[in-house]
Amino acid sequence: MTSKQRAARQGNATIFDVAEQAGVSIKTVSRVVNNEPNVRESTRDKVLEAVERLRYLPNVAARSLSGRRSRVLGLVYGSPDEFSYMKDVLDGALSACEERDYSLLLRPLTLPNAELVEQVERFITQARVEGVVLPAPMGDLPDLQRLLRRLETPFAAITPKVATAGQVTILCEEQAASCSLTEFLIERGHRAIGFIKGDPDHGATAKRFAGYRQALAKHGIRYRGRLVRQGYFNFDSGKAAAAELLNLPQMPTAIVASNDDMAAGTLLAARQRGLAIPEDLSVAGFDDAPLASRLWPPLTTVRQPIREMAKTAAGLLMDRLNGNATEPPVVPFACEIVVRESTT
Amino acid sequence: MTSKQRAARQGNATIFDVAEQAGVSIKTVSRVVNNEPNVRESTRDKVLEAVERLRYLPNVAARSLSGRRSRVLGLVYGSPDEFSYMKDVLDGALSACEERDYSLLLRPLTLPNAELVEQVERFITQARVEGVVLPAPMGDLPDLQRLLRRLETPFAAITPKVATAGQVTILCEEQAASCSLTEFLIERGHRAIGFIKGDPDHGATAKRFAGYRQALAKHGIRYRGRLVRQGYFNFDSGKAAAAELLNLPQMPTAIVASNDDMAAGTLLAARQRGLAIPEDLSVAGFDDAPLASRLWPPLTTVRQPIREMAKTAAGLLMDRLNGNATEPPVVPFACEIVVRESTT
DNA sequence: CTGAAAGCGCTTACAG
DNA sequence: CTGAAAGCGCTTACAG
Repeated sequence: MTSKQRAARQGNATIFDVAEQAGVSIKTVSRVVNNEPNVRESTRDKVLEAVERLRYLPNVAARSLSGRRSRVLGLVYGSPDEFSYMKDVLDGALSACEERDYSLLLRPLTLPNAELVEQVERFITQARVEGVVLPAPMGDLPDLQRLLRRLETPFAAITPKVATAGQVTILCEEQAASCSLTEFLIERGHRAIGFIKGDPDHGATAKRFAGYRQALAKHGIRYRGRLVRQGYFNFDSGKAAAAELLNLPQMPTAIVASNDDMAAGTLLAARQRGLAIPEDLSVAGFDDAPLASRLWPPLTTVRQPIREMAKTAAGLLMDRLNGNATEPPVVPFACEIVVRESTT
Repeated sequence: MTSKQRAARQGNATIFDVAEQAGVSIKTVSRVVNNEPNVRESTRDKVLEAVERLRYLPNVAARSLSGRRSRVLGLVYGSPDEFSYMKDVLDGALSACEERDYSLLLRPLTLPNAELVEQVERFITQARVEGVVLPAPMGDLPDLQRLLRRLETPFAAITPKVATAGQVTILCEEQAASCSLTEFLIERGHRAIGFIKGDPDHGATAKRFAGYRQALAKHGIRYRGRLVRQGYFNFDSGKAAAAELLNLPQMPTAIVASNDDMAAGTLLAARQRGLAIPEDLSVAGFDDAPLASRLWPPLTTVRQPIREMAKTAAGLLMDRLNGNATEPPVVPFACEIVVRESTT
């Protein structure tokens, strides 16, 4: 049986089959397949042709075993009900991995979690995960940081509170966007603007809040702590926080929620008090989740390029793993305000 | 250097280290680790103890290469904006894989897709995916079916139109649930009940529609085709279909949408015509997505145990791959009606 | 109930 | 620019 027949029958040719077809050694095939230098052009062509003909795909297990590296990235995340943020992270990370022939393995976690370290260690060790992508707030958990350092596993943190030296950090201009959003409301005449903060564990929380204060200061509006409430990036916390703001003797005329899910909660709280949106109250969110355009009225919000951020995070992480990058520059991504009907 | 020191330093002991510690051969260690029979109890204990002490975790690459099987399952899915259904599928599949030490690899696809076969073939071949989980409508694509048959890759289809002999099929009682939901409206006095169908490629579509008709028939209400519109399981299609229904000379007093995202579109269309929900129009959906409880008014809908269905799908698939199951029984999962404020 | 040998399909380290 | 040899860490197939 020829190698071609064998390949056709089994559905997978090996490096030996390709080498035989091309009349070279397996080492040369390996060089070509891995884009290594020092192969004569004509040799490369012969190999490529054989690869094509036999529909050769390197066996990832063999590669992983012999190369002592898995070409596997991990994505460690909390798993919120409103999953749209994570969906974008997932899409972006997957897309980057596909481009570089890496696999992406997922490790959802419930937080807080006493067994976090144990679970992640098992995850990383068993699959020989080379590096992990950490969407917020994973990039800021001290236990996790310590574990990754111990396992010598590089990571890419998406919008962490603080950048870790030597690790990939992806940021976006959240403070500027939050400032612009608040200013947008100020320019429309709002003076009493409520603000619902996000989960204190997330890096975004402080930045979005800082943008709010910055806008107030810029326009000479006195900051009032009672217009600010703590939320946790989920619907119920937004609803509860909004209810408090709407019970204030001097109700705000606008509320900025630190994400869309909390803005949805704000809409519901307003509704339960019989308020018309935006006539009685303007509401704005953050994220531009699908939810934002499905609510009534559709939400004014801030669009972050989450998918691109995640793709870049995973891409830079793989670059680093392959020695193609030193300390990568931390270029913050730009955000964009999306004006819809929930504000006036 | 002892094996223990080596393991401590590298962070991964091998089967040789465990064998040495336990004073047995690597084959015996392999037997214990894989829960194979024919190991003396005392021997098993010795091995287990060594495994524990060295924190031994089998190298998945070596296992995969030598065993000619990857312990990898694939999840092939379309990637809708409103991702909550897929989130539950993902959670369920991941959970099943974790229990059995399988990895789950994702392959999102945009549909329709001319390169579908090529992309999935590459996906399956390269990672040596043993079996794939196919959420609707993936289980019904003829090209995909043919490919999987050619690659001899078993699959588990979640709510396909038709069950494929020899493959895992997971169903839920959609027709019954749709019938109950429609009856619920009829019992409240509704007679002109609109219906928005889902994507014709999904198995759920015909069943949910059949349940609607069944309820009408049961209560002696004449079926009127003009009260039925085609949708595609997304917001915009639901909005457009609802707008048509609301433009009818004889507007329906209730609309059942075949999923929550289309019900959200229905709410928006109603709003744009100044209709009060549920006073002027009752609206119901399907899925009980997070969206359903974030809308105003919160949606009456049908909850499917999607996570459990996906977990069962992946579990039965792995059983089959490991020869632990012949033709598994097709037990349809039960659905549950969730009554909220969008209906009266 | 247990083990010695071969081999899975690659990459690494080395030689020329 | 190219290749022969060894080895990654397991499982398979076989023997006892």
